[in-house]
Amino acid sequence: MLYPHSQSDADMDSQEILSLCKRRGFLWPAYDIYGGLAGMYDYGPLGAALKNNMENHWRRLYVLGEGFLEISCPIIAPEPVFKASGHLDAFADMYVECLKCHESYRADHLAEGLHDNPATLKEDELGELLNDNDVKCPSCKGDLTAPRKFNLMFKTSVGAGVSKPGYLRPETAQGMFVNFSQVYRHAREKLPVGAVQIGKAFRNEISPRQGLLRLREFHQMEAELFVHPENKSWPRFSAVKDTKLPLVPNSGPPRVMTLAEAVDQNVIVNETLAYFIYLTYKYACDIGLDPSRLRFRQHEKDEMAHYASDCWDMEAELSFGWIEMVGIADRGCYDLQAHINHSGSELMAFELFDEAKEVEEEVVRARFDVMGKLFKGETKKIADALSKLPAESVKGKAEVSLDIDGQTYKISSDCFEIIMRKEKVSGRKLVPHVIEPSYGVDRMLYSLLEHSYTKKDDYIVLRFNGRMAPVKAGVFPLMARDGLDSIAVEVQDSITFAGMTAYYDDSGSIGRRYARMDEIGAPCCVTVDYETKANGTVTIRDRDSANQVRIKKENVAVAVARIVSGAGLEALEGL
RNA sequence: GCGGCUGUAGUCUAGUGGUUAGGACUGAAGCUUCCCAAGCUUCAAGCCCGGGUUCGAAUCCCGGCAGCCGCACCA
Repeated sequence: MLYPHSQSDADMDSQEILSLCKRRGFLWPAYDIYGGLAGMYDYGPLGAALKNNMENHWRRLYVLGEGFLEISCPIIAPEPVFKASGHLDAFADMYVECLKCHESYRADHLAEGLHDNPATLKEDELGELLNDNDVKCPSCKGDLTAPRKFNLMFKTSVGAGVSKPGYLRPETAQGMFVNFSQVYRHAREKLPVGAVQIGKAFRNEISPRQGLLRLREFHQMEAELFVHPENKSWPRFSAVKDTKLPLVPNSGPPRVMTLAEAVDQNVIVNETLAYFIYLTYKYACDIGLDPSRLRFRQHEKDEMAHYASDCWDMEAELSFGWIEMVGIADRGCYDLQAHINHSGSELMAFELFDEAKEVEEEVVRARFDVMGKLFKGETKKIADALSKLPAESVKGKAEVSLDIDGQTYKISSDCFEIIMRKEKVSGRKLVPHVIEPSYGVDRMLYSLLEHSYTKKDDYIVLRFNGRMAPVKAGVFPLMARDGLDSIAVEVQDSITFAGMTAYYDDSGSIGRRYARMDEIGAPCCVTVDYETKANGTVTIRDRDSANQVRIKKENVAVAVARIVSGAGLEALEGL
């Protein structure tokens, strides 16, 4: 057990957590004074700090640990990007709804057989088509609404006057795909190379629900690992291969198995994917999610995008059920190839062969000296076309005819020759495959709140681990007088100067102050009392046990640092 | 987007047409040498928004917004 948690109360209510979040400054409904806006939340001071801690730990694993390159791309992208990625078409589905039974249908599906390609029609054309053919609700024969377009991307326009259509990105991934060549070059042209991006993404959800679980504006941490298509091994895999994970494969029963078994038995398609499933599990445990409430579920065959060869979701068990936190997919070459096709840029890696190969090839070579006189200004274009012909197709012919731009040219054999060309081929270009771990920050943050939430007799404690806790220590003078307060301020400074957040509180009773810190998950509290004046020691209290030990006030920052890194009070002995 | 339920201080809640919307917790100031939401005093803070009905609306009606649940959607 990496991080033991007390089991959540059966009656735990997500409402209660959201209420705590609002009270204590983790989350606020956005634009509340104007009536709010569905699918949007503000992070308050503690929520923002918690989110930073989560993101920074992710950086630690991906950027420091695995050497991924962090980049930061614009949120707005021009239309061609999403034309290429497929989002524009995938998001432009049209729906009709039955006025009687309220069932809704893809309008183009209902129009199948009535038109060659209904997906290409506009709303009104499709509406007319359905109307003219008297199409009714397939389940109850009721009348249908006019087709509606559901575009889950937020559209905007870039520039004044003749503006270009732009969209708010529905994922951070595209920025990394379109920058493949820069990233690859930065990594000095070696595979594998990974890019990461942490930032906002936007989806105009039809009906956002369940607090942070379906937002219209949300945060992602995405990694795109570009790998050799034929080599999806991962050097560090051997170090983690015996890790056991709870897997729910798309065939066969759910089971706990080691990564090595999963790869050997082809449950997980390759080592690299398996490694990032491991890394995701490690991340989740590190930040303090309850391992007994995590699982990896493989996408069903029909759930997976057609180009993906394997895809696993990490799901966390919440009061809402099992909810997707992270998707880890082998996306093949789909994304890069799509951008190659649409942009014309070669988003490719170059693989150097072990030995350069000599390739001999018969090619057609134009004789400019002869052709120039005959074709004058058109020589270049005819010669280009000629040299593209396979040598076999012109061999032994007295005359070749070429169609260029709708014009036919007769070219006699003295205009060209067939030569043997020797070429040294030192490698080949290839389109890398992409392994994509994609994390939903807001969802994980909410899960962390639920998994950290404990309540006993209406006393709430958020059991954040030290690394995630937005406030690391409370600092209290037992009484706000007799000089205890100024000593406490010094103690607070010693903690904050060491780079950790400390919250000073001298109001009300000491118990209330402990309770306040427990409720925001501060791992420890330091109290300055009358004994401090006598012998220079303070008490330090552990949140989860409420036990305390005395340490010298000079050692408080060291003690807090140890507790933040996961140590218990026993580790403070001698301080 | 559809249907059902709901909306009173930061939180939880009382208030079914009639004085100044009541309470608890939280919060702030203070008292009490006070180590686990103790006690006491004082203070601050609210009817989601708009329209209608009515002499009078937190309360009834309509619309919007927001939340919950179900359906649909979630590349």
